[in-house]
Amino acid sequence: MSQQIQAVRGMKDILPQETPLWQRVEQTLRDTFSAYGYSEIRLPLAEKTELFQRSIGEVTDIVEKEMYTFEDLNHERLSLRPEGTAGCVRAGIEHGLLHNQIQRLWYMGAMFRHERPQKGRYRQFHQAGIEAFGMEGPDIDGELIAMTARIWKSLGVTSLVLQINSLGTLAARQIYRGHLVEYFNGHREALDEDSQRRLTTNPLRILDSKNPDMRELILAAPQLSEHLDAESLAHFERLKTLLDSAGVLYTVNPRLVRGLDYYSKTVFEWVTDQLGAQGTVCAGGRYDGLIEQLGGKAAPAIGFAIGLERLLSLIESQAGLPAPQPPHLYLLVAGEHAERAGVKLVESLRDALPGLRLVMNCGGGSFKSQFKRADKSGARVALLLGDEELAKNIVGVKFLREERAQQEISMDNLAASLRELIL
RNA sequence: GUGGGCGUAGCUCAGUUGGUUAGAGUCCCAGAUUGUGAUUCUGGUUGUCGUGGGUUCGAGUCCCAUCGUCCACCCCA
Repeated sequence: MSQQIQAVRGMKDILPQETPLWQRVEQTLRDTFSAYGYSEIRLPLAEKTELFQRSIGEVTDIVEKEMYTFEDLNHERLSLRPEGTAGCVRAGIEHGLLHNQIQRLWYMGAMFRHERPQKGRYRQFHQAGIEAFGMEGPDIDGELIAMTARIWKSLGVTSLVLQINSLGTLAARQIYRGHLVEYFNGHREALDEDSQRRLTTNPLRILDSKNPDMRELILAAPQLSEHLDAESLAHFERLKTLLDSAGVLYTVNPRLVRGLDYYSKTVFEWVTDQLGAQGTVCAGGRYDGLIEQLGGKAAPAIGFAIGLERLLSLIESQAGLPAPQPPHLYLLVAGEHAERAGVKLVESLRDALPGLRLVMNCGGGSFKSQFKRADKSGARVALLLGDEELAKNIVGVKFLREERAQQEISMDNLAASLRELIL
């Protein structure tokens, strides 16, 4: 065993038992995105490292220590994408999709972060995301949030709650950040080790500390909401009105801070208490400055990403795995003649009955062992083809899941009979 | 990067204060039933006890190291 090559730490295989749920969730997402008028964009898994440094932020953990970065053979620094927004904006600028235009895009796929794996967190994980460009009002913010709410509804997910906040414009946040640093610097001795480090990296994060010893200090700290610019305040108020109209429940969490540098104004998270420490299933926000920062013509933008492993895990804990789709039919063949006739038969059945799930026994075996495989396959009906059936030009039909007499059906109208029987 | 729990058959797990040849269930194969599954009965296959070292007459069991895994911190979807 020790000699066996194992999967890379934190990179999971998605096994046949789990893929039906993945397919269902992916289909629901595609359908919902499409219903709101969003188009799919497919992006490379790797980008130039600089793209992530310039968008996500130089001093974030993601860029500092979590990226899979390597040097290409021509000495270019590349990174596997740790999130989807940067690549999407890069592609949008590169192909002129964002120049004076409204654009509604979605993507889905694998992301990579070199973190220590734990529940709901993996080194290769999957996100489905939306990016909406060219719309500055809160109406598009509301649309995105309503769309996420609809996705939970379609999937039967009930244990998610919505938290929203406004970070204000970048300028307003810089000013607030100054006040906050000044305040915490005045109480440096009361800060724990993590928060002393955050003071220089991301002081807003201190507000979200889980350390109960710092609770009072945090409660007395300057509030972001008191330092918001008038424009952001109005934007936030209108968003709340829109959410009320759409019937989406929310709580305002003034300590909700997104980790990535590019966010401004609206931020939101859908969280659950059912997944241990990694409770954020979906998170997003507005990033009005990013396009210009990456060299495009300035344009407003907002997006979100859903962590698929977390969403799947939530659905699984609530509803379990969906039933797999077993074959309708399993064909048993005994003898060389029957094998040849069987191949001909299954191909004609596939022609006549599109959508038919039919497994033909391969690998020989006695009727007994073939029946065992038929049963294990989950098929509702076993078809028998042996020398006796060939001689009479019929196929034996045995029901594996119900009390029902075995039948003999003529080869000539087998397709028509099976259509009635099982489809 | 830091801390804690756990590594025994393909899977789920038991294994006594250290004591002979490491077990159960399940799965798989064969037979009971010469062309009939699932149920029942009988028989059979399956192991570097994660890996390396140490203590001991003797280690799955104790010690050290290491790797893997899970959970938590940090951070994030």
